[in-house]
Amino acid sequence: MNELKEKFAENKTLSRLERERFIAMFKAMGNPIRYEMMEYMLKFPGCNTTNIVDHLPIAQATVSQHLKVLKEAGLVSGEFEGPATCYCLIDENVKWFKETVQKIF
Amino acid sequence: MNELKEKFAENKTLSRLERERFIAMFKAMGNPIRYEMMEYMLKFPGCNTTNIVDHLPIAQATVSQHLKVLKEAGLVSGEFEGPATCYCLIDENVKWFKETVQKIF
DNA sequence: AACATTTATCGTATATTTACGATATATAAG
DNA sequence: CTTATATATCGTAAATATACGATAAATGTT
Repeated sequence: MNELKEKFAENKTLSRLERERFIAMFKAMGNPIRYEMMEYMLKFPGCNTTNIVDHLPIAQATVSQHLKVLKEAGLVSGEFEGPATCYCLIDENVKWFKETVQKIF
Repeated sequence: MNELKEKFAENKTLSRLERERFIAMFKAMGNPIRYEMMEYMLKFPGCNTTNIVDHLPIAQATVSQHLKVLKEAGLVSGEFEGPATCYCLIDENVKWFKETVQKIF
């Protein structure tokens, strides 16, 4: 591996957009309800909103709002599956987050 | 290896307090100013409040408030060093956070 | 002891987040 | 086409976070 490639490999800096996304991910997961949602989706990939609502002590409207935050942070995807919306972690982005945590700190 | 031992070995569960601290760390780092502070302390371990104030576009009172959040999350320590307070990341806890991120997701 | 420097805390204004019920939207079933 | 089910969005109230200036507290210096 040449020097440039090495430097690239150990690159500890993020672009402005990457940095913003990274911080948004921290913020999204820094709420107990949303953290619980992440755990739930990890455990039950493809669960729908009703499943999540049933699992949490808050109203459906609030769940939907929290899901939006997780989606906007790029952590979660929601896809129409029949009448319901099926939610999953976006593995690629969770992986990026994990790698970036290791890289930065 | 029986099921219980397996579960223990790959232990993915946190105690209530660990979980709360984990979420508090996410929340603490999920703010652009505090994220910047973390980066700064990583780069300049042992910097004092004045250094941090000079580096940021916000008032000293606000910096102090943000430092308190980082301290309460267990990410940062402040120790009297002569007339100033010297701030550092708490390496042990940052390490725990990194390990826990890998473990949980 | 008086003063200067550094940091924390108080009081407060404003912004953002969180939560809810009501309602809109979108799809599936009858 | 109407109805039932699932989800998102709107409006809004309450809680929390963010920011500041003023001031207190703590330490080093003269």
